[in-house]
Amino acid sequence: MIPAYYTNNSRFLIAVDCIIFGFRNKELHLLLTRRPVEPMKNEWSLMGGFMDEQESLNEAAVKILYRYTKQKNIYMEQVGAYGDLNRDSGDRVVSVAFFGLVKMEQFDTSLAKEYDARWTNINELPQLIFDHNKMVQDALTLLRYKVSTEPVIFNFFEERFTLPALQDLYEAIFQMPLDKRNFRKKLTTMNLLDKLDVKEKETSKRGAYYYIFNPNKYLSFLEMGKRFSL
Amino acid sequence: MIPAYYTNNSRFLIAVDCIIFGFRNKELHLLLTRRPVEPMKNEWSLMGGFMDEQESLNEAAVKILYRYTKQKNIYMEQVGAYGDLNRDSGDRVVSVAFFGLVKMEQFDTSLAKEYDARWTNINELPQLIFDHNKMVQDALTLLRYKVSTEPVIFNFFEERFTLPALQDLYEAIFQMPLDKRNFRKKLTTMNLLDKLDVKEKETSKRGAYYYIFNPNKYLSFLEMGKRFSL
DNA sequence: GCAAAAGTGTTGTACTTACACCCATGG
DNA sequence: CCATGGGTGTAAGTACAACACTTTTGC
Repeated sequence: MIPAYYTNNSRFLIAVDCIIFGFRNKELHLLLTRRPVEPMKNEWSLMGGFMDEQESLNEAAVKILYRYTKQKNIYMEQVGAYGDLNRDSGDRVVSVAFFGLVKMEQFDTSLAKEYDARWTNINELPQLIFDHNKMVQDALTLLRYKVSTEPVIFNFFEERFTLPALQDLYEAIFQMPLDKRNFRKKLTTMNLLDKLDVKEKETSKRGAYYYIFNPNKYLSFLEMGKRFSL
Repeated sequence: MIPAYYTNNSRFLIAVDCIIFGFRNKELHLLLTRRPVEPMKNEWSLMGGFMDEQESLNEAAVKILYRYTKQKNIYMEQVGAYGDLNRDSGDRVVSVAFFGLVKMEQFDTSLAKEYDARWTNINELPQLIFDHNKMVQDALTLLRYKVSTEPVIFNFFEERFTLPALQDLYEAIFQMPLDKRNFRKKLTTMNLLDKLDVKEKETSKRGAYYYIFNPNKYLSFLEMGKRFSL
């Protein structure tokens, strides 16, 4: 029995659109698709879908992320709600954007065919449908804030990573070169990583040591009243 | 003619809830009301309302802000969308929270009666309905970020303000004491304010000079590649 | 042996923090 | 004349930015 207060009001379609970031080949990438339906059929679009009655907003985002990446436990953040009147030319739809950071190394390429999903270099973004370019811009702004204040960058990697790769990733996110020694100094000063005695040997002859993020070190780091900063 | 793609999906009530900040008497305040309807009737609540079909999300927020403050051109920012399944015990409602900064000096007290609206000291917040306390927390986090990176703090004042009042406001927002000389040094270094030769004489015998924010100075400040920081 | 990427410290500069006294005025 | 809040500068410490050479190894 729903109170009358509620029943007199309009109801809306709610969509979730996901800005799916991945890192490969020293470049930041975005998972895009060709829109399968009218209007704007075959135009470039973010990965999205409608929210269902029996799921929360976050669950809807998890659903979309899983559908198009087949990855679970994807790190995600809400970017915001987009509610202009004619933002979707098909019908009135309010969309909530989320970004997700996926491990591109383990990306299932069969998805590319099933959903026409393609990784696009962030520097070569095409025009997207509706207000999706704005969503990407806002997501990027939020991502920059997040990776510089919290240790979320490591979600781009399956488990281990090299310092040159990490620096390349920061440079790709901020679109600016960083000083190698200063970058490494910050990392070693915070003391959040464990160095493995294994090297990655694909990208260089000498090879770069692998590191992993140590959550316990981060906890004691926080308990000392410090805060992450890169 | 709406494509079938859209018509097969669920539709939802969308609410807008506003965290309305004001500053008075060296303390940050929030405009709250007693909920006029069931469920949770008479419990403390943010100012909110439903979005209508013919308005955008932002327009709905402007509407709510105007309804409860009778102020136009209120500075506002979207805090985020809240979509847990049972967040509203009356019906499934997705709510989008906005914060607004209002000029408490010119607040129309007749509104207090019409809507049972009351200013509450942020340090004496009662328990609010649903997830409104979480919204307030998120709004405060965003407000702190905004006032330290953009010159939005001035929206708390009608036009002019004194430096002691500005410092009190920062201290209220961040809940920490600031050094007077360092605070003023930062402000004078950025050179964004014009000093009036009028003093505010209510709070002290000597009186404190009024200042106003100069948008033109801010523009050239930005053009020099600098960015606001407090 | 050489090209290509990995790894490593120091120094100057700019920013941040800490701190104490005089001033103006209303009562 | 005194209590109250307004206004001002300097010095030490810390964080940030700039910078160049050696190491490893596959080819």
